[in-house]
Amino acid sequence: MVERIVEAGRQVLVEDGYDTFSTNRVAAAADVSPGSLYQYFPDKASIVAVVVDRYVDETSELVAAALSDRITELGPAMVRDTADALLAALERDPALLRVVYEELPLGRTHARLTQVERQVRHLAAAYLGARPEINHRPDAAAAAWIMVLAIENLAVRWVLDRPDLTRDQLLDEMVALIAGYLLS
Amino acid sequence: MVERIVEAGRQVLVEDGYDTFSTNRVAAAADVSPGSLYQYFPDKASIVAVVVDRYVDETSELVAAALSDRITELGPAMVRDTADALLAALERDPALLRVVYEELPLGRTHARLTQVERQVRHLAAAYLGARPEINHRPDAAAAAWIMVLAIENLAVRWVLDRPDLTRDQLLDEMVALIAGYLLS
DNA sequence: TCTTAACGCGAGCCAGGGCTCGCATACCAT
DNA sequence: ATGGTATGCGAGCCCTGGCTCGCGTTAAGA
Repeated sequence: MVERIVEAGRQVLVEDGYDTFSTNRVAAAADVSPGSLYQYFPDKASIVAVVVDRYVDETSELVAAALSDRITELGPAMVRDTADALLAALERDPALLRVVYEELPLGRTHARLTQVERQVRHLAAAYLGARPEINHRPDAAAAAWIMVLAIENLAVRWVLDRPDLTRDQLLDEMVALIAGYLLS
Repeated sequence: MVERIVEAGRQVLVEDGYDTFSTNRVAAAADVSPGSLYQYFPDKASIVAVVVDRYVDETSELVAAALSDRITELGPAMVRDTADALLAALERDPALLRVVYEELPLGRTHARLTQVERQVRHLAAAYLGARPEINHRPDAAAAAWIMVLAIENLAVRWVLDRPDLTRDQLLDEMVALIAGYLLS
């Protein structure tokens, strides 16, 4: 039941955006009565929260898995593989990505995203700090901040805006960006 | 009168965010009756639109002015000065920046931003195309896309998230990022 | 001073939508 | 079979908020 509601929530979000996301619509999409929603969720916001949390968890787990597989690789290969995994994770559901990234009211959502970003940043900083041969930047924490933010944003924008760039081209540019930066 | 309403709109947006932005609140803040709003604006959305358009225009004009002053400079100095101008423009009103960037419903707003971004990208592509000595990337359009998006996002995130980085450090990192990228 | 029209006012209309509450139904234990 | 409980239902309550409409007021022109 919870399952049906969450899935319906995701569907309404994806198909019509957040501005038309109403409890009645979710109930209808789940083929459930409005009253039943409130047996499992305290309010509308918490339905959205569960949808978003699931999405963020799935996505970050995919990337984390790829990253821990490639953690021994060096520099360019590692950047490329990680970026590739990130792109793949984002490409799973571009419509939901758009809603999460561009339409949702902040509050919990933003906090959740920020938290994931911080974890990734710490990982990256540790990685950079341990490998002076590929990282010539003086401040590993700062470099990690720059790197993670740049890659994340480029990946998201590429998926959402579909600019005139092939996937491989994008990965090449990302690798060049990071490699050039770390060595300068 | 229009002036008072727009200013009140900006104020409500900045002080309480978009979720509590109601026509009644705007009217109260402008010390004006709700009815009077509709003598000058067709609906609520158009009030927001004017506030946003003004902000985007002001900001992009500041950056454009700085850019046209420095257009003869090469590589690092140019990146640094432009990024500096962008930061200064964004720092004028961080609260409004947050609302525009994170809370507003899409539609017109996003279209307006995308349009400005495209212009900047074309400028940057022309600049890069004309200067092969500082740009070793094969595809100038792609390089411009990467560059503009990365710098813009880093600047916005720095202003909004106030990470543990001084302003000068940020500028140094940005210059290193772009210079390293273009030469690799 | 008188007329007129634009300007502004604000109580209130009305639609939309979050949420509730009393009832029905299905399932289980006795 | 029968009583009891948990699960789901859905009409509708009610509040919020965008927007309107008819009235007062003010100021310009005759």
